Amino acid sequence: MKIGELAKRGACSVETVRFYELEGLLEAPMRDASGYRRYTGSHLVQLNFIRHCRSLGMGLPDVRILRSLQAHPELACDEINHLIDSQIDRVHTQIAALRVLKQQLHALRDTCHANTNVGDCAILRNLEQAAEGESCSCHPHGKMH
Amino acid sequence: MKIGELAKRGACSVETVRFYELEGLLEAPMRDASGYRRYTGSHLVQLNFIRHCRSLGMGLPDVRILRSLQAHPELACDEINHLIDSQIDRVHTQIAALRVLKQQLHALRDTCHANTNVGDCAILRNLEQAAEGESCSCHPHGKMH
DNA sequence: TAGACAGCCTGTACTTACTTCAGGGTCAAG
DNA sequence: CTTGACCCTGAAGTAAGTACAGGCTGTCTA
Repeated sequence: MKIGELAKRGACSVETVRFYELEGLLEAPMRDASGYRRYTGSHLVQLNFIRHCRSLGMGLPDVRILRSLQAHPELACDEINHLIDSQIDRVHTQIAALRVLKQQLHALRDTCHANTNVGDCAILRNLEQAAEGESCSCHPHGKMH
Repeated sequence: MKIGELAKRGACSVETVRFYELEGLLEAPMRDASGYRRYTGSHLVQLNFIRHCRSLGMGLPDVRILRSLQAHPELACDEINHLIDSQIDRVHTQIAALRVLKQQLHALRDTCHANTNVGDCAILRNLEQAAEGESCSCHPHGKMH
């Protein structure tokens, strides 16, 4: 198949496929007489593997590691477990940070309901107050992170 | 004050301060005889405002908008409310996506507890199966996003 | 007075994971 | 024979900074 079909079947863009090839993540395919890339089923499996890992939030370096581990089935799988564990950690941390952020935004939003003008907007005043070192409703205990 | 002190008081790096100036977010300060930037209290307030908005997850374009609204207190504050609302929406969506992701990672992680070798690792087998179009424990209903 | 070291300057390149663009070739249908 | 869809390469852009490289300036100590 040509690159357009592979991309469609792998649910990504043509450019992404070429990018993975450039990065050495996807095996470079044969070319036909006019220089077009010609892919096989194996390439689709490789692409799906990459996209699946990406859909789990892994970065390309991690995908690269997994791909190279695939080639060495005799090694211990500690590294795989560790990789997934640290991915879980990252996601966990991100969720916690975003929850705090959401709370802060709500506190800020709740200061202004009426449609007045910018000069009276409590949101903007809040942000300005914080900038001058006073307290704000979004970071009530003075901690910004 | 010089850039080092401003950066410390604004809790960011010297490079970040110069970057904000380059981006037109922070007013360019006077220079002393040797070309060093000399900041005033007003610059610190500006920097704090930017950092505060950033700590609420806003992007620099949004900060730019708020900064320009500050200069026009007679305008309606609809735009400010809308800006905060869409920020809340973004955060909400991100949290939801990360929660799903975490679930998927746990499901995947739970398939392998023993320290065997890569060839037997259920995690890797799961990822490979998914790549071949079969079902996997992380995306049990066939939907990847 | 000389040297060391912290701090400042500009300008450029690097980061992630792609996306977009410019400029051009190939192929099938009408 | 031309139109349109698809393909090619290579370069540049994205967000929000970070990290040099190479060189000045200011102050402290010996």
